[in-house]
Formats: sequence, C-alpha cells, structure tokens
Amino acid sequence: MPAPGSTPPTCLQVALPVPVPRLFDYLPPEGQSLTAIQAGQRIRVPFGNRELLGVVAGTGAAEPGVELRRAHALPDAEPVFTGELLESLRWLTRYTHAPAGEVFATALPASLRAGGPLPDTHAWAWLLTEAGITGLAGLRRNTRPRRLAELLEGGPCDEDRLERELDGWRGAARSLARRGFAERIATPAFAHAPAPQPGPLPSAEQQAAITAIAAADSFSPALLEGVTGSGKTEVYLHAIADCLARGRQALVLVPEIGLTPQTLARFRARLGVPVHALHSGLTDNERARVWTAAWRGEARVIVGTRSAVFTPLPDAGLIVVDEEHDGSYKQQDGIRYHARDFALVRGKALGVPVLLGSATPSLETLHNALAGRFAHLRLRRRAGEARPPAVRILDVRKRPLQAGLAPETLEMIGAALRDGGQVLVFKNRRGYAPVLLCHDCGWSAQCPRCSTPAQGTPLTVHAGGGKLVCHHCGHRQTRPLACPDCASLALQPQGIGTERLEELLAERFADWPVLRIDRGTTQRRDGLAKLLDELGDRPGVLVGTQILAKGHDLPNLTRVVVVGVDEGLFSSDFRAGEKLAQLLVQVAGRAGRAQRPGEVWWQTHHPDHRLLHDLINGGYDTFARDELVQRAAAGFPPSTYLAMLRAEAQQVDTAGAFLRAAKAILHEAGAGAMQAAVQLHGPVTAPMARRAGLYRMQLVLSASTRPVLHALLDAALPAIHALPEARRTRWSLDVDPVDLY
DNA sequence: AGCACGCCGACT
DNA sequence: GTCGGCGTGCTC
Repeated sequence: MPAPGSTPPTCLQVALPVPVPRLFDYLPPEGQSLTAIQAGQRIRVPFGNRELLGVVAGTGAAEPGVELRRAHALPDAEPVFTGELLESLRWLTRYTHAPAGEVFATALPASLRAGGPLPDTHAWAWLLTEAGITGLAGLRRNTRPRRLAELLEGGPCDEDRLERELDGWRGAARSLARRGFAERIATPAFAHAPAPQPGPLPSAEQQAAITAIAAADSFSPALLEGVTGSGKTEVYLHAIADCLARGRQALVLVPEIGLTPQTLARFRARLGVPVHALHSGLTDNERARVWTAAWRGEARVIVGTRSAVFTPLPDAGLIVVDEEHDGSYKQQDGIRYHARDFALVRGKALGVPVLLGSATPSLETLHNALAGRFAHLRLRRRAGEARPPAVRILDVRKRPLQAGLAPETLEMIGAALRDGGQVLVFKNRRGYAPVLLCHDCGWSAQCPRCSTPAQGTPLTVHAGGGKLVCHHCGHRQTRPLACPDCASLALQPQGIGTERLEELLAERFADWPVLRIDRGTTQRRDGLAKLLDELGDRPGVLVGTQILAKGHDLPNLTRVVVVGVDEGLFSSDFRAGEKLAQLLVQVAGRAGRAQRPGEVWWQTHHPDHRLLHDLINGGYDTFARDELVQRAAAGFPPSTYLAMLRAEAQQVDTAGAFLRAAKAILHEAGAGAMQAAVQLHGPVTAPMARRAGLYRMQLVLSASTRPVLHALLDAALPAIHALPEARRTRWSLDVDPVDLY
C-alpha cells in the first residue's frame, strides 16, 4: 500500500542469490498483475543470459532510465516466506550486511532453492479393498501377500509401519494391487504416532524450571544451566509437551553431534506426536519435505541442527537451543549467522519462550543472564544418586612420559580396568603425531599449501606413521623415507596424536579392548554408536577427540584422562580459555554417571594456571565470572561488539591492499561521532597466514555498542564493495566472529 | 558468483 | 594466422 503522495508501485523488487547487495527490479510475469504478487514468493527471472530463482522482496517504483525485464514465472501460488520468518530474515539481512537474496537462499532447503516444487507432505498408506476382504481366504498361506492382507485386515496401515513389520512388503503390495485386493491412499503425514510414555517424576529443581517456562506466554529468553546428568532433556520434554498441549509447534536445535538416533527415539517415545528431524544425513528431498510439513503446520515438533533455525513455524509455541555454547551453531562460510542468536530473534518476533540449555553456557549467554535480560534457571544436582566426578590435576613436569602419559596415569588406567570400569583418554589431536622432524638438521614436514616463509604449518603423521596429512586443507602425501634437506634417515614423529596413544595403550593393556574414536574411525553417521554398542559395559579404554565430549551415554565410564590440557592454555585466541573450560567440564561430565563414582585426571605442565584452579575450586561458574571480568578489562566480547573483514588472495599483497583500502573507507565513514566508538585493528596477517594456497589477512572492528558498529558498516560497505581491489580478493564480513583464525 | 568482452602468447 | 590466458565490467 503506497503512502499518500508517493509514486505507485510499478515493478517487483527481487532478491537474487548474487553477491551484489541490492535488489533487482522486474515487471510481473506475462499476464499477471503486480497487486496479486506477495513478498516472500519464489520467482524465476532472467538475469544476464541465464535464469535465476529469487524471492520477491516487495514492490516499488522503477528507477527511471532502466529498461525493466519481465519475470518468467512464480513457481508457487503462495509465498514460501511469510509473516514472522520473512521479517526475521529481513532482520538477518541487515544484521549480517549480506545480500538479501543470499540470506533467502540460505534459509531455503536446497531443493527449493534450486527451484523444485513444494513437495508432497503426505504419507502413503495401504488399505484392503472389498475384493481383498472377500479374496483374503483364497490367498496361499504363509506367503507375503497373504501376511500383508492379514495385516491390512485390521485397517489401513502406513508405509512406515509396513517397513517395520513386514520384510518385502512392497512386492506383496504390488501383487495384491494387481488383483485389485489392495490400494494405496494418501494420509496426513505421520498420522499414526505411538502413545506417549510417561517419564520419571521431575526433581524439585526440574519442576521449578518447568513451572517457570510454563508461566511464560510471550517472548521470554531463559538460560537453563544444568550440570551434566542433571536432566536438562527432561525439562525440554515437559516444556515441549506443554507447548503441544496448547496446540503449538516446538523447534529444538541441537549441535551437529547431538542429534543421535537415541535422542530422537526418546523424544518420539515421550511426546506421542511425530518428531521431525532435520540434519545433514537427510537427502535434499527429505529436508524439503520436513521444511514444507512445518510450513503447512503439519510438523509439530522439529528437531534439527544449525540450519533448522530457518524452519517456518506458523503455530510456534517454543524454541529450545540445546548445548547453546556449541561452536557448530555458528556458520563459518556464506551467510555467517549464529543459529542461537537467530533463534532469539525469531522467538522475540514470534512472542514465544526461547530456552537455552547448557552445562557450560557461552559467556555471551551468561552475560545476558547475569544482567537480568535472560531468566536464569539452574539444575545443580545430578539425577539419581550420581555424584559429581572428583577432578585431580596431575603435575607432569619432569615426569617421564610414554606417548604423553605419566606413569601414575598408566597405573591408574590399569587399576580402573582391573576394577571392571571403562577409561576415556581424551586428546584433541587426530593422527599419529602432529609433526615429523629431522633429528639431524631440524627440518620438519610442512604443508606446501598452508605454509609461508614466516609461518610453517606442520603436516600430521597418520596411518601408523606412513602418511602425512594437513588438517587445515586436506593435503596428503606419503611420508618421505629420508630428510629432503640433509638425506638423513633420522626422521622422527614428534608430539602425540590419538593414533599414537592407541598404539601405546593397546600394547600396554593387551587384555582389554582399546577403541580409538575420532573423525578417522567414525566416518559413517552411525559409526560411533556402533563402536560403543560393541563395547557395551565391558571394561576397556576409549581414546578420542572432541567427538567423545558428549553424546552417547557411557554408564560404566569411571575414569577420564585429559592429555592435551596445556595446548589450550596459552592460545592467542581470546576465546581459547572459554573453549578449553567448556571442553574440560563437558569431558569430565562423562565420568561416573551411574552408581560408580567417577574420577577425572588433567595432565598438565601448568598446575597453577588460573583456569584450572578456577574450575577445580569453583567449577565452571567461577571460571566464567572471572573470565567475564578479564574480557571486559581487555575490551573483548561480550563487553564489546566485533566485526571482522577477512581477505584471501593468491598473492601476499593483494589481500592487504584490499583491507588497507577498506580501512581508509571505514576511517572516512567513521569520521565524527563514530570515530571514538569504533576501533579498527589491523589489517594484520591472520593467525593462520596461509591456507589451501591463499594468503589470509584480517581487519577487526570493535565497538562499544551494536548500533554504532552497524551504522559504520552501513555507511562504508557500498564503497568497499565498489573497490577495484575487492574483485581481486576473496573477502567476507563476519559480524560477531567466533573463531579469529 | 557467472558470463561476456577484450587484448596479448604458443600452437595447428 | 587462431585458441585461450584471465583482467574488467555488468547483471533490473
């Protein structure tokens, strides 16, 4: 509706997935009127000499002097983005300063982004016809068609159930259909869910959290801070059940490794409604089906990873973000959004509660809770009789180490195994050894694509010592037999990786199974669960990386050893301490879940480090409060707000030239009021100076408030886009960067 | 991002 | 004499 006095709309403004931060004007498709077209609709348009799929952003007056082209077609009768989601995506466009078309494209499932039709969300069921009912008796006994007919005698049966109950039902169904005995009918998606099962009685703490969430009937963000094993999932389940009872949809975000078949099974069993999963293991068509089922309001509970935050929720009632501190919520390429933050934006626009759960909240979330912007719900007690694990710092200075393990550690592992328990040895380094070094001349194997004269990136020794692999770009080569510099044969693997730990432990504890769990051994989706199921409750050793920090429940795990504590203590990244503390607490939480008390050992050369002391004496809470004070003093988030311009180029100077030019523009744009409020740091070489053949530099902006940061970016970005240097480098803007690598 | 246009080296 | 290198510019 044009405002009085303004020119009436004459064209469609279309957001296209091209890296040009503006909209493109088009005439409506042949024979269609402008007024019948709504914002949020997909639209096919000619663009140059190709065709693109865009999204209608609105209507407007065409700029004079531009020859408008006519849009080709509107694939859908209705908009794919409406109401709250459309508004929230517009907000995300402004916040990330990205082209609207790329934001819309990111929010659509791949098959819809490619122009595919909105999929059918019906499930299919089979039903016995009149002829089938009379003809059943004539079917030969104990054949598949007969058994299928008997199954269908009890009423229509959906294909999901047939899949579970009768092997080879498809052939049987075809055979019955040929005789006119059975037919296939469309039914509402997943109409037949199991009856809900009651859960355990909530503890007093859980009940208090449940009550607090139930009392919220509008936007109300809450941090649910609960130690491992305190039953956060129970609280989610009650909140979701309550949301369903009010006739609303619930969206649950989980980290990439958190979405296990066990989690889904638990949700399905408890809620008594279909639970729709969205994760990277689905095909494009399956993802589009779930997305569309939510869009139609048919899907009531959606559990998914990062990109599930874009699920349409016409009847939203609740959003849960589990393990809200997890790094996988931040997208690191393309549109660099943070799913937790966008979930909060959506919750606010939808007017629904947003529940952020973690045992180790991010400092951003904790800061908000402490400032009173988020409710702070706490679960301090572990469920049942489980006691928190005892943590012990093992000073390994001057101790003889075997594959990085102290004699006391090895003794302790042996004792735990003889006692019938399981031991987890945690080391955040894959491979055999992180470095291959020449003992005679000091040469070390470095990645040819990630190293510079000033900064070498070592290749990791893999496969029992036979392969060299770069963990940053994937480069692989065979291990040289002799030093390329001095021809010496004294090439030695230096440092410890999980493969080397496995080798030592398997030799030392030959009577027990030793399982290595890392990205190398669990390529397949179900690999981890399978390996752990095989082990069961038997005593044994698990050696692994991050991947073991959470997920699968290990009731017989009594000891945890963390080997690589020191690597995280002195990193240049201001978030390294937070990440290490979260990791240490999460890994420790795996020990002693059932009746057996757990014990956690941290091997370190820095037993007096503040981080370790805070964690031991006051737990994560004390560490986090301490760290918040330090961040504020040093001018880091969450006390300040960052944005980062990154540039990558084939030549060293190209990336720097772009960032220097960008800095000049930012400086100019910030002259005046903003100058004091926004500081520019750099450009500097990125901590990882070269990667996959590209030199990397960065320019950091830090501001005391978000509005000044965004005002500066709004003022400067058009000119930065127009820089001649901009086309010679690969560059990107990251608002609220998480990893400064 | 694609894709075309455009002006300089090694090949049929 | 052409095929093709990637610099520069545009896409409603």
